[in-house]
Amino acid sequence: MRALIIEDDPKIASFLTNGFGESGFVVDCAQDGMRGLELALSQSYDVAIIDLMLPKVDGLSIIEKMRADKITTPVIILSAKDSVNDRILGLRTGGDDYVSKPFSFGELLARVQAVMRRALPQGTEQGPLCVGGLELDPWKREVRRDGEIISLHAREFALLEFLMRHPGRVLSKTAILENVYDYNFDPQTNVVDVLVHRLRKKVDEGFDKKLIHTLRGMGYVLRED
Amino acid sequence: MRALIIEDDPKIASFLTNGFGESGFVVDCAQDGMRGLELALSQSYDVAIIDLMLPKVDGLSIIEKMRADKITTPVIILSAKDSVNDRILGLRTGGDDYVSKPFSFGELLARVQAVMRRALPQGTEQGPLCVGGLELDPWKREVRRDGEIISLHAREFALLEFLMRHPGRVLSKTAILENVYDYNFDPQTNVVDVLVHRLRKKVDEGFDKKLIHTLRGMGYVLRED
DNA sequence: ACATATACTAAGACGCAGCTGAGATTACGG
DNA sequence: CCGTAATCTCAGCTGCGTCTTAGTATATGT
Repeated sequence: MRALIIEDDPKIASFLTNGFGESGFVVDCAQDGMRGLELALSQSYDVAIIDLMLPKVDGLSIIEKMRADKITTPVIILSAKDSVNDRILGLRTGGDDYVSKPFSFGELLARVQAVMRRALPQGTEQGPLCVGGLELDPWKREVRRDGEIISLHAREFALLEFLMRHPGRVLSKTAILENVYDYNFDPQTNVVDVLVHRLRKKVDEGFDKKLIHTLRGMGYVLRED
Repeated sequence: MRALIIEDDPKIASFLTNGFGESGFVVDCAQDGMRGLELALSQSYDVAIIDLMLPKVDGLSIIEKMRADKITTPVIILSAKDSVNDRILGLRTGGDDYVSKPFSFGELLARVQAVMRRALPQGTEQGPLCVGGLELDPWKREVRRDGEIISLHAREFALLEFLMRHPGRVLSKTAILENVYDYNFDPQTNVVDVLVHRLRKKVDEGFDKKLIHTLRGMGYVLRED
C-alpha cells in the first residue's frame, strides 16, 4: 500500500509520514509541487495526500495534471482554507475528499480508508483478506493461518498484503519492488528473494499446502493448490 | 478521553479547562463559535460542553451542524438563560443535557458522566477497565495491578486509559500523540517513547507477565502474554 | 549432460527505532 | 516569589529488523 504525500511544512510532512508509516503504508513525500508532480506522474500510488498551498506548482494543478493523464489514484486535499467554495473547487478539480487544517490524523486516516474503499472495483469486500486458511487484517495489522496468529515484521507484512490483494496473479519482482519499497530504494541486490524467503518461513513452513509459489523467470503467486 | 469546550467568557473557559484537565480529560477549548464548529466537525471527542451565546456562530447552530454530520458525541449545553422553553429547544436541537449558569463544577462533571454513560454502546459495562490483573477506574482515577495500588501521574494515567480502552489493538505513536497530548503535528522529540517508558516502569516492572508490548515501526499494544 | 541463468539459503554488517538516565524546563501550591 | 513535583528534552546506547554478500541448489536451453 503506497501513499504519496505532498506537503511543504516540514512538521506536518513528517507527522503524516510517520503516521502513515505506522499504519502500514510505504510513503513517498515531496516538499514542493514540482517534485510532487514528478512523483505523481511517474509512480503508482494507492492514495495521495496533497496540500493546496505549495511552492513551485500548486496542489490543484497537480491534481488537474494527474486527472488529465488518466491517473485515478484517490486524492485527498489538505488545505488551510475552509470555505464552501474552496471545497467545491477542490472536489470539482478531481479531489476525492477535502480536509482542512488543523486536522486530526485519525480523521484523515478514516477518510483515506473511505476513499480507498470507494475506489475499489465495486462488489469487492472490505475487511480481512482471505486466501486458503490465511487471513490478513490490514487495519489491525494481524495475520492468522488456520486461526493461529503469525507475527510479521513491517516489510514482510507489506509484501504479504500485496500478495493477498492480488491472489492468483503472478507478481514480478519488479512489481514487488515498486509496491513494497519506496521511491528512494534502488537495490543492486536480491532483496526481494530474501524477503520472500523470510515470509515463506513464517507463512508456509510446517504446512502441507503451500501458498506462496515461485514461477521461475516470472515472479511469485499466492494461491491454494 | 477528549473533551471539547466552546465558551467565550475567558474566566469560565479556563475554569472549565482546568477542571476537566484535572479530571483526566484532554481538553480542546474554542473561544468562539466558528473555531468551535471547526473543531467539532474535524476532531472526535468523547464529550462537548457548548455555551449558547457565542460570537460568530451560536451554540445551537453548532449542535445542529454536528448532528447533521452524524456526529453523536454527547453534548452538554451551557446557558445563562434558564426558561423551560430554552431548555426544551436545546434538547430538541440535539443537546443531551442542559446546565444553566451559574453552576457548580461538581454538578457539571456528574452530568458529563451521566451523558457519557448513556452514550456508550448498550450492554457495555461501566466501571473499571480490566486487562489481565490490571484494573483502571476512570472516575476514581485509580489503578491497581493484582489489587496493589499503582500511583500514576496525569499523563501516565491518560496513556494507560487510552491503552486499556483499546486492548489488543496496535496504537501508533501518532495516535497516542493525538489522544494523550492533543498534538496534531510532529513534536520532533521522543515524548511518547519516554512516557511509555515511565508507564512501563510502574506497570510492568517486577512482573513476570508484561502487558505493554512494542511493535517496532507500528506502535504499542496492551495485552496479556 | 553440460552450461548458464535463476532462485534459495545462511550468516554477517549496518543503520535506525526505540530505550534509558540525567539535566532542563515548566506548572503549581504556598 | 520561591520550592517542589511533574513533565519534557537531549544525547548516548542497544538491539532488532533489514539489507548485503556469497555460496549453494535447481531449472532451462542447447
